[in-house]
Amino acid sequence: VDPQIWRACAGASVQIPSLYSRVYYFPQGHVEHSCPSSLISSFSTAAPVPCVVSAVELLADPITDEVFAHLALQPISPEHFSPSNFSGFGSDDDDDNNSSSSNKVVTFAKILTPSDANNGGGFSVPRYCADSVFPPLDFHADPPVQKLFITDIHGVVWDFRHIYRGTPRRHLLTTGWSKFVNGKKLIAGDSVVFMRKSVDEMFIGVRRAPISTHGDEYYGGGKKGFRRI
Amino acid sequence: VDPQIWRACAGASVQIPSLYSRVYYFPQGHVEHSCPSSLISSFSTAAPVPCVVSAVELLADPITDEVFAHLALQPISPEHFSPSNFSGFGSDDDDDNNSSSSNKVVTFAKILTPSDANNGGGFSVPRYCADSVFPPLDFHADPPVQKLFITDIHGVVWDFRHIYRGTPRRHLLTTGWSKFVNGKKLIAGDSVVFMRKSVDEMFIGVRRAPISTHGDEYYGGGKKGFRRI
DNA sequence: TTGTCGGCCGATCGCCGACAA
DNA sequence: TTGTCGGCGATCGGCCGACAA
Repeated sequence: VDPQIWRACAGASVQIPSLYSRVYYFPQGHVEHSCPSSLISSFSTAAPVPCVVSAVELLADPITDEVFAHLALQPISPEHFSPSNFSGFGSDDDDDNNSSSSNKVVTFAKILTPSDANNGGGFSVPRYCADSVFPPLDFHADPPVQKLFITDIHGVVWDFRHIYRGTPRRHLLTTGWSKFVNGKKLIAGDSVVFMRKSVDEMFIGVRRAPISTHGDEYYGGGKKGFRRI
Repeated sequence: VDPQIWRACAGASVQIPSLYSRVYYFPQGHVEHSCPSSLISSFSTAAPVPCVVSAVELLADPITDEVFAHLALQPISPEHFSPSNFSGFGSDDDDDNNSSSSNKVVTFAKILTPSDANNGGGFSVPRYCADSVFPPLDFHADPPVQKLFITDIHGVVWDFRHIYRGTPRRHLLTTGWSKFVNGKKLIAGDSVVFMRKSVDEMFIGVRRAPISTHGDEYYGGGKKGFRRI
């Protein structure tokens, strides 16, 4: 998986230690994962183990498209564990709603409304997304319309009809959108991430909504485009 | 799973050793399963181990509905291994196209034609199946029609509309059939098994076609109702 | 007896502008 | 600017008898 695409799908809040950086391994974390009831075991008081990151794999679940990372850790002796090189994270200077700068992945994320996910198969494209990450339309045409071929994290290409119509005018994805929603099993509250890596390379990713209380409030009363954690 | 239903789904050619019968365990079989390349290892010449069947579980795959059995084997010393009780199989005196006898499961299996699996959502019910396993229709009605509620191996109930119509007359399953085909992901060449256990208890099972060379010939040039192996 | 086909009717899908938040 | 709604036209699913193997 392309590291730039992986990071854009994961979002700015996800930080992965860089290769050969030094980290602490907490056995307690593993124990919690495998058996929540063993929290009060002898392991929970075990000391953290100094390690060096010996391998980093950026991966994506083949079913859900959710991104995750495999980290291999090599224990090292504490005396070599200087804080100087402690936990160096990869470059984290990108943002979800990022304006374009040279040679960077332009990204836009939107939380799906019920209309995006349920209704007649369309997607309301926020103006900023259409302007900054979609290729420009020919506004002399009536209506302005184009086909978008967008690659997901597995390399599968999805095609969408992008049209600018209605009164007042707005950007929409029509044909192809509902196939994507069904294929990825998206529901209101999930997010979709559009990325443009170069002038003719577009990518699309998904983020599942946290704690899925399907049927309850979908995406909170906060400001538009920002997910409540 | 009801043993009678399990056996009807598996078919007459499947034989399961009965509980506490004596069998030989061939380690070679396990090795082939886990690693085909190790056929020429020291295990392949290991002697078969005399065992007694200490547990039998008749199960069905929750996804594919395919039936399978779990057998627990207890090794025993060879001197106790008399051939008198060797490999006693369960009663195997039923057949797919069985005529009714008292207190038995009446069974009928049919290989799906392309029309059954692909076309307008209908299923051609062979005359013998309608007569012997389906409840009788009221032939005074025009057309004769009834609802069938049939249970699959997981206990899920499917309902079908059974109608006798057309010129010449024939038995058909219409409403409900395509939902079943899609739900079980059946294709032409797969089989469906209808069973009647008592006057108001019907069951339905599926058998997947062997080696799935989808798109090639579906169910061979043999006589109708017999699958080529 | 039963597998396949074309017809046809109704349900659903999905594109559309109107409106309002 | 954009989320939701009702409309409506096109597509598809699925029930039907005709016909032939």
